[in-house]
Amino acid sequence: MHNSITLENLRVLEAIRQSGSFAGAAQMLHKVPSALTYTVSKLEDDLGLLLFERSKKGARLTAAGTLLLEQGRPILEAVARLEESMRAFEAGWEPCLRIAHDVILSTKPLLQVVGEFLDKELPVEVAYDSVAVGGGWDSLISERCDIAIGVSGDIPKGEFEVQEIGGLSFLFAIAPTHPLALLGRPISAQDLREYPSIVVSDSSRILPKVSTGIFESKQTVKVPDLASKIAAQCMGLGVGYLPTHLIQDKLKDGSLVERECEIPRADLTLYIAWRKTKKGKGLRWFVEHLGAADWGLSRNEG
Amino acid sequence: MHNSITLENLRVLEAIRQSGSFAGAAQMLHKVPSALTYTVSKLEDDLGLLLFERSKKGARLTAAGTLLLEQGRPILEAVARLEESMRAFEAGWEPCLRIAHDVILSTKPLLQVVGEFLDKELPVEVAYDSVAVGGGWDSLISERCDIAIGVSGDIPKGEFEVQEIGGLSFLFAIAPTHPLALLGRPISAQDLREYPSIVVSDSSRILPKVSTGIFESKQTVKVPDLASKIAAQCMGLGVGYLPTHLIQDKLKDGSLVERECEIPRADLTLYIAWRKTKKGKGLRWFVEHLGAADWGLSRNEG
DNA sequence: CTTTCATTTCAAAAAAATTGAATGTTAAAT
DNA sequence: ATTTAACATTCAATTTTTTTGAAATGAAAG
Repeated sequence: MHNSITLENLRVLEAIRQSGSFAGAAQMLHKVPSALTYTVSKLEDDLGLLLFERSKKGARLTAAGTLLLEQGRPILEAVARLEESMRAFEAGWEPCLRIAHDVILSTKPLLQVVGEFLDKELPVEVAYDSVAVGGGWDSLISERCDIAIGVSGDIPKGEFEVQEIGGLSFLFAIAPTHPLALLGRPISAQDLREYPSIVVSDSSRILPKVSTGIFESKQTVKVPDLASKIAAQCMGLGVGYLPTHLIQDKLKDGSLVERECEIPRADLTLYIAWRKTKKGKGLRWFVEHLGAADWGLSRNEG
Repeated sequence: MHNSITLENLRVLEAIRQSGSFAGAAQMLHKVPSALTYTVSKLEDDLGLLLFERSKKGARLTAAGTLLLEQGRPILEAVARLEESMRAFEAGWEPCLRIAHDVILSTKPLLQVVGEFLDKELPVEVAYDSVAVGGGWDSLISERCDIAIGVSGDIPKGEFEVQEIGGLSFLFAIAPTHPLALLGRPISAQDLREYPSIVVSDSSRILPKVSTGIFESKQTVKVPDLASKIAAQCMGLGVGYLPTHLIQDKLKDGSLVERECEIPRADLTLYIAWRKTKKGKGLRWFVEHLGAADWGLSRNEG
């Protein structure tokens, strides 16, 4: 009475329904008709219900059989998916891949690559999350992601591998109405201290705080992300360096102007990073394709 | 390699995970440890994956085992539900019960009864739908429902059973500002023809149209349901008979006033109706409880 | 009336699952 | 250091379940 329903049972029922007869189903399943008679009768006995209306011209599901199969079909499908998952896992495809994306980079290339991956219809779940500037390492170290895109600086001690995706240069760009824009000479450290600067807060929780773009100015305005920083500088709220590739349009339409600044901002090389221990095919695939994507950065051919 | 995953396999995995050891799981399942070794090894061979990390102090799921069980657990649960469905079906509970509810009746008693039924936690899906006045028979005949509440009139030829739930009386009620309200004498057929009347459209598609409340007036306004008709008559848009039990509050607060009318409106006896062929326990239960519910109608004790 | 498909029954055979005893290993307890 | 208790595994024997093939049967079609 208990546990009488098995997957094989459901497959047999489905085959009989599809072919319309025990004989046809037997052929489908490479079995002999009497085997199906046995299987079905046993199940019918166990359930105490007639599952098929047998005639000499075939067999049709009864209401009970329909009920059973209607609910059973999705179960069979789930099992089939599960089997595919296991096969994929066995072949080296991890069940889930989490990508952390630094907001300093555009999401477009990432989405494009993710889209390409989804087209392969693998049973690999892809999750991605944006992290604040510099948050990639943190996300990787605390195992909140498997791949971090757009990390920079020193590689934290531990088992990580990286691949360069390009260089990031900065321009000192400010609103044309800002007093420092009208100075007529290179901006000095002294000048800077006279005005507020805009700082992107770092969400990093494990790594020590990295001060990105702080020049010890009189006041600082903390904003949650780079887009806010750009917006704030366009409004003349403050000044600071901004990534060249993100402000091309602002420079073109005059919302921002470039100025020379005595305090230099070093170019940054950005990487994709992941744990050496992770060897899934999905990770490999993503590293390869994300590395080849056009992130709009300066690249040294090599 | 194919179809290596069975429900029994999943149950074994789950038992081992729960108890933390093959030995414990064997006890849970009333088997001998070597049986589980056999089962698990076979599955591991088939999948080509190690499912458990065996130590001398027990067994822990590997990543592959976790993946398998994580996806397998919901499958086991679905199968358990399916088995319960079949048991309930075998015991006479139909898998789905559709109730048509005539808008002339309040939904409150119905919802109360449905709530009571749901408390029993049976694997019976309950669907209910409101139908226009007189639409119950139609819904029943065309098999869009199993039980119709609030049908009236002749029982259509065919295999139906009914149970009375009470009588419905009508009052000729109109807005106090309506000219007919100021007449000072019983309203005649002639009077009626001078003013628009409000008619609820009948959604019935199979039965011949029953004109409910049409007095051949100059104009008629068709509204989709009784609530609209009451609202329309409160606004003085038209006149007509309304079910006594639905306008008690309107009469009390003066939105409507009762007037005598020469054209009488016969009381209606309302029934619950269902097909004789349907013998499910759910139907029986609902007929019994819906029949005993208080629909706010007049009842002749018997 | 015969042929053709069907399903079922039944006994035999094959396959799969289960058992129990033996083996070996480890961690905790003495 | 030795013993004890828990545990997983292996293997051959056993039991259970599934599958088979042949024969029986019935109904519709030619």
